[in-house]
Order: sequence, then structure tokens, then C-alpha cells
Amino acid sequence: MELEKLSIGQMAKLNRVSEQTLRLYDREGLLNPMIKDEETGYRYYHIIQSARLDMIQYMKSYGMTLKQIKAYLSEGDVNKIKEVLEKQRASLDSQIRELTYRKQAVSRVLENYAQYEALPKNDRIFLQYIPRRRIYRYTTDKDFFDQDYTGYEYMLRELKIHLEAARLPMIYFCNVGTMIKQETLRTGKLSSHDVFFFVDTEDDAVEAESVDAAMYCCICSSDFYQEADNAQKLLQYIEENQLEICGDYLCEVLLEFPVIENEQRNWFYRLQIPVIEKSS
Amino acid sequence: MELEKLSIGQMAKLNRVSEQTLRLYDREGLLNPMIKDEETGYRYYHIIQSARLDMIQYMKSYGMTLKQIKAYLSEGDVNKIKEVLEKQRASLDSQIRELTYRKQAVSRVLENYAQYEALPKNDRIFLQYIPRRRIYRYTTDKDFFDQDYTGYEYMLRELKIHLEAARLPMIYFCNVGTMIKQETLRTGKLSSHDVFFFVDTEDDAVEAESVDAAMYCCICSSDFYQEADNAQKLLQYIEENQLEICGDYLCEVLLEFPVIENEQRNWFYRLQIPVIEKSS
DNA sequence: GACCCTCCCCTTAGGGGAGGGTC
DNA sequence: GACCCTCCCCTTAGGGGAGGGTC
Repeated sequence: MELEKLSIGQMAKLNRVSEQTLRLYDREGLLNPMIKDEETGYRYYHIIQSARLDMIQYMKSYGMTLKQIKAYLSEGDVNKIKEVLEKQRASLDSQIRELTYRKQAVSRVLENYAQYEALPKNDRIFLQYIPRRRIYRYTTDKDFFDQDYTGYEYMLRELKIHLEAARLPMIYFCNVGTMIKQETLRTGKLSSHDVFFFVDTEDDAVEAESVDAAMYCCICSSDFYQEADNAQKLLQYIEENQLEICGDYLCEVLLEFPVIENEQRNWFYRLQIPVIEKSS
Repeated sequence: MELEKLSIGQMAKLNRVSEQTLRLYDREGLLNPMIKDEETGYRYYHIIQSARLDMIQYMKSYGMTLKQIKAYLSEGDVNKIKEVLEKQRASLDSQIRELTYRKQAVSRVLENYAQYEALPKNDRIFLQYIPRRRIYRYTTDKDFFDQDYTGYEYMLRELKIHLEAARLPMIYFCNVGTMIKQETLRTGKLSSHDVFFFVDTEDDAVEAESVDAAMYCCICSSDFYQEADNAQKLLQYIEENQLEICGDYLCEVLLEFPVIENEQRNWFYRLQIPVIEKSS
């Protein structure tokens, strides 16, 4: 029966794999041809060997590496199937979780981008309702408002190191900010020892503080050195308009563009102070 | 300020990356140190360069390759952010879908394994209620019952090629079977031109036939050459027990073990014929 | 002595040849 | 002429050295 002695090309075609793949499997000892012509080096397969090839492909589709597959196949322990499959399922689960995390991060940046496009960019003060958020806060011994831009970078590095120590995904690091406690703010003094980043409201794995929904008095800018001035403008506005501070001041980096200008990050931040109307 | 001239080791530590990584980014032009001592080759970074490193890490966490990141960073087009992010989100989406598919496949095999453990293995005939399933059927010009084992392998290869042509995932291939139409079966003749595989009941992307839920008269075996005999036993049992065939005969490969014995697949199949009680 | 440098080899699962025999 | 063989180089994002200068 000629049919039963298949050349590498025939075997490849029947099984929808490349000849390269079959040669690799031969070399790696995953699937050796039934006959190897010692003189010409030609490989000949039996159709039956498709069974093993199928097994290899199943296992590959479960996400196993060739090395794992080889070990498993050569072990030949029928009862290990379950164990292997359960391990694979767990591994797939965590991969899916990881990717879902990433997707959420991308989505968040896109949302921020949409806000960026909609928000006024000309130092205008505006009121905005902002829903509840969650933040992970880190307190340093330095005061943000005493720092120059370089100093701020060091503060961010601290936060980054802290983030890693707390086993939090790097992804959160792109939506950071600083905070002034409302007690401090009421004295009119700008002073901040807290940096933070926003955490998904649904991410239960991270313990974070809640920032209540509120009406915020806001101003946006791209200039790092403008923050103090802008903050003063906000305070003045609040004063002049019969408003009352009802929570912590946040400076939120909404977006960061991948260009460095004048040796500075090219970002877009929103200062925000939660307010209520003054009770008369 | 010494602080502002960071050695590679300091820069690495501050940013939680390895020195190797920084050297790679330097070589690839992703992030060059601000100063490179021409004589000693020592690299010195400015803390500000962390901004670019952050960008690289964000983009990596979105799933971009270094090459893509480099292209994006050097292009410097602020307005392309959105486009890039949307592309990344779409890509993440399809990766998640793919992995979810795999996970389902693994879960199905595990379910089959659980059934394997529970089902009688000693040629005993039993009744089993089997819920609705879906199958993708492929009709060949050969008759399964005229084939030897080798012939069956060729039939499977046909199915596999067909599966690929229909753009169906390889994963489905591990739960295959053959079918005898009830009309044929009633004549008592064993003849089958249909091979099939089971498709997820929820997978709308694949168009498949429905196999209704029913009470099945079943028998399990691991011996390929035993199928015809076992089928006859089933028919006899049905006859003797006042039962009536109410659908197609299926031979389902429930599980396949990764060991080849006697040049044959080591599998476990379940013959099943749907029955109802004979109306008197 | 701790730090940094430049090679260099290694990892996954093949793809894409070149140059030369074989069916 | 179509098929098969054995090299050989290439891809990602670094990790892990060795051997030798530098702060």
C-alpha cells in the first residue's frame, strides 16, 4: 500500500502543517517519522502518526509549549491528563485576567482622551460634576509645592517603587496626581505630601480610598509651573462665588503625550476642588 | 547637582527596570542616556528621562512591541494617541476572545474526563439522558464501516482539512464522531458516511446542526474494532426492551489519551442511540 | 569593592531561503 | 520537474554570564 508510506510533503498536506514543522518535531523528538531512509535522509510517515500529531496540536491549542508537550507525551501517564488540563485552565484564566486588566487600562486612557478633547483648555474655570472614584495614596516626606519639576520626578519614582512593592500593575501609573487636604487648603496654604493614582472602581483586589462624587470647581492646564497660580485662581473663584470647599484638592494628570517638550513631560492636568453652595 | 546625573544602575533602580533593559533601549534608540562618556562608555541619565521610560512602559503594558513603540515615539504625533490606543484595544479584545475559546476547549475536555471516570467501562449497556448538543457534520464518499483503522484516519484528515477550510478552531477536532442516520439504522444495516465534531452550544459564530436532548441507550469502549459488535448489542437491547429508536446513532469520541498502543489511538468512545418507550 | 563596559550565548516555534541531491 | 535534504540566518525582549576596565 503506497498510501501508508507518506512523504513529508504528503503528511504535511494531510495535517495542515508545514514541512518545517514536521522537521522540527522530528529533530526535537516530538514526532519521528516511522521510516527514515539512512542514505537519502528522506522521512516517511504512516498515516497513523497523525494521531500523535493531533495530540500535539490539541496541547498546543491549550497553550502548552513544545517542551511541556514532549515531556507529557513521553511520560505516557494516562492519569496525568486531568492534572495537566487543570493547570492549563488555571494558566489560561490568569492570562485572560491579565489581558482584561490591560484592556481596562487602555479604555481608561481613551476615556481620559475624550475628556481632554471636551474640556476647556484656556485656563477657564468651570464647574464639573465628577462621579465617585477610588485612589491609592502614598505620602512622602517632601512637599510637592517646594519641588521643582525634577523634584516631582523623584516623587513619582518613589510612587512607582511603592506601586511595585504593593504588587500593583504598572498600568495605574499613567493616571496620577497630587492632593491637598481640605484642612490645609482652607488655610490658603498650598502644601502637599500626597501623591496618588486612580484605581478602577470595580477592582476589589486593590484596597484604596474612596473619593466621593461631587461638584468640582476645575481648571485645566499643561504647564507644570502654572499649578500654584491656577490653584490660587480656583480659591479666589470659590471665594467670590459664595462656594464652600467640601473636600480635598486634587491635581489629576488626565493625559500624557508621548513627546518631551522643553525637557518636560507634555501632559494635561485638571485641578479640582469639590464645592457646595455656601449655606447662608 | 549630582542627583541629576544618574548612572545606569541608579536609573535602573529608580525605575524598576534592569540595566540590561536600559542598555537595550539605548542600543535600539528607544531611550538614549543624556550623556555618554566617549572614553569609558559610561551612560548617564537625567531623572527627566524617566518620563520617556514611563511612556515606554505604558505602551508595553498596552501590548505594543518595542518596534511599534519606537515608531510611535519618534513620530511624535500627539493626535495619533487615540488611533494607537483604539488599535491596541481591538487587539486585546481579539486576544481575550481567543484565550476564552481555548479555555472553553480545555473545560470541555475536563468535563468529558469526568464523564469518562463515571461511565461504565465494561461493555455494559446503560441509559443516559443527554442534553441538547450541536454538531458540525461532514459527509464523505466512503463508508466508515467499510474502513479499517487506517481508512478511518484518512477520513479524519478529510474532516480536519474541512475544518480548516471552514475557519473553525482546531480545538473542536478532539471531540469527533461518526453518525448513522436513523432510517439506515432501522434497516439494521451499519453504514455511515458522516463524520462530525461537537460545537459549543453557545458558539453562534459556527453554523451547526442541533441534536435534540434525549434519553440515549449507550455503551462505551476503547476498542476501535469493537464498534460494530457493540452497535449490534445496542440494537438487540433496544429490541428486547420494548424501546424505539427516535433519532440518529452517534459514536462519540469522549476522550483521547496521549499514548499510542498497538499503533492505534488510545481513546474512549460512547455509542449512543436515542430511544423512547414503544407506544403499545 | 562596587559599578560599568562590551561582547556572546540562550530562549519559542517555526519561516524563508540557498545550495545541492532524489523520485 | 517536483520533492526532499541539510545547513543557516531571522524574529521578541531581554537574562545571564565572562573578561576586563572605572569610580
